Amino acid sequence: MAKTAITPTRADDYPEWYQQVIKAADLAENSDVRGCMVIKPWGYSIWENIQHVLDGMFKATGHENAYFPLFIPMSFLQKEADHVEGFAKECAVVTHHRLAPGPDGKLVPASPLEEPLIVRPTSETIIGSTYARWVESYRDLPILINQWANVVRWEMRTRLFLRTAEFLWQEGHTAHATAEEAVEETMKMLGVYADFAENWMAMPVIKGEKTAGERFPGAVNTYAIEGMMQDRKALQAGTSHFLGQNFSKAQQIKFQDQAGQQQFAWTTSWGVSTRLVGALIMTHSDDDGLVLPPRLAPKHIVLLPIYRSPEERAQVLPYVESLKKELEAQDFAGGKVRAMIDDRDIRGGEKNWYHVKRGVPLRAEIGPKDIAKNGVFLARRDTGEKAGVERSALVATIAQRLDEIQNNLFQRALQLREENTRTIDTLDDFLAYFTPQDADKPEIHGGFALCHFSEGAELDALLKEHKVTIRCIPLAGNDEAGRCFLTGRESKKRAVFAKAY
RNA sequence: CGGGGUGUAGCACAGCCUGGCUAGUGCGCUUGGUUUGGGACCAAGAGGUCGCAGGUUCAAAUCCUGUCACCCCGACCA
Repeated sequence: MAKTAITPTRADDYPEWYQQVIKAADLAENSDVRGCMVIKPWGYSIWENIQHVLDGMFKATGHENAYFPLFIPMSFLQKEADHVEGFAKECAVVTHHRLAPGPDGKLVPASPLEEPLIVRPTSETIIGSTYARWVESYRDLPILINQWANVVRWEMRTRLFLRTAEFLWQEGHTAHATAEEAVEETMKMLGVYADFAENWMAMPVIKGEKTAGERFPGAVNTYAIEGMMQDRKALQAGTSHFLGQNFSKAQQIKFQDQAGQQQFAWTTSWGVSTRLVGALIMTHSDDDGLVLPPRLAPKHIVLLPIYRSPEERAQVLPYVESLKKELEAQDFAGGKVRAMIDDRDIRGGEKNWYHVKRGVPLRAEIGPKDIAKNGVFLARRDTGEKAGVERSALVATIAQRLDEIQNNLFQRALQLREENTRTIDTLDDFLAYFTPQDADKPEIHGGFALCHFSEGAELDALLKEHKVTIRCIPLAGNDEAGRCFLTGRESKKRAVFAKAY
């Protein structure tokens, strides 16, 4: 049996494997604050790449960045009934504005605030109230703004990247003069997310609409992209909401239209978070650790000089340094190739595994033997393939090689999803699909089930019992009517059912 | 908020039931040597108010009381 860098393997214990990959790749760790993570340089660098690319896509679709306060007056949250209900249970609340020594000398909060502030769990209310001041005429619309920020949701149970009390994200908030325009914006940004997921993260996603039960608190419609992780569970990777006039009415975003009538604006909001890093890990990584799609990898290739003596070092290092410069002059994915040299004084095997676990797409070992042949010994992270490559050929083909890895990762993920997606029309099949063989230690089972359905108490009870959720109603290829697999009631569209994160 | 568990070196743990000398083991770290193209070996070192507070005792990591923190299982969730 081949030794794997990560213990346990995915098949043995997927959740534990996930934690170990993060640890081995040095992406993040738990902090001294309950539920909050420290994102370490390698992990943050991936987030920076995500930010950079998405930011470009937002700008290209006409959006600008701005920044709104971290604190929201408690009364703001209260203005939209569903919104309050959705978020009130998980808010961090600021009630005081200074500390003072207590009777026993320990610091205690002093000077209560007149109105408590909540730390934003999302910014619809504070941004909406700002827009209300900005908008008077139809000429002030649309407002197309995005903010990169942190938000806090006091969750009961947390997991690195997937669900933390504080997380980083972007939230787009737009206001429009007509419903049609706002709906178009909602769908456009859903498209941007799907494009990013598939072409940059190499993660195939299903675009769909959320059912009423899964809708964002206060939204008219919520759309999402859903990906399948390697344990066949679903992960929501991005959401786009059509908010109708719910928030504009609550926050009084009013404008005078061309006919001189007062109208409420139509708003949208959309976001993705550091959860994408979790999605990336669970989509591609293997039992030797992280596997990164080249387009988002902090480094595309690591050069590993090999030598035994100072004399060999003097020969190898200049060779490696000049190769690094040549590689970095090559174009890839709208930028340059990102190369690094690891010349640390540690053993070759250990150093190699270090980069395997961190998911660097390509590793090149370069020693005196390679230099004699004017080449490198190249290893591919996704397939494990290794071969000698001539130096100039490597430089000439580096971008193409990275593209191949990018495509391979996407195809591999797509194949997994297709192999584990089923059309299901009967309750028996549904139960068989979602019931593990071993209830005590559930094996990886199930996947996506495409089913006709009818929302209601019966379905809710069944889903709750089996820990299955309705992920979304796919937008594409979903036009054939049928009957609910549970109740037999008529159903216009199928939904994706799956166990989920 | 219910049920269970754990706090001992940077990390993972043993020791506690049955109190006893300068509190151990592995990994990691430092130094020296032998090694080196897929996770080396030998040797010598550094590193701990045993979560915190109080109590019992000649003597507490160990027993008692209180307290805090964290983890796991549920309900909640991007």
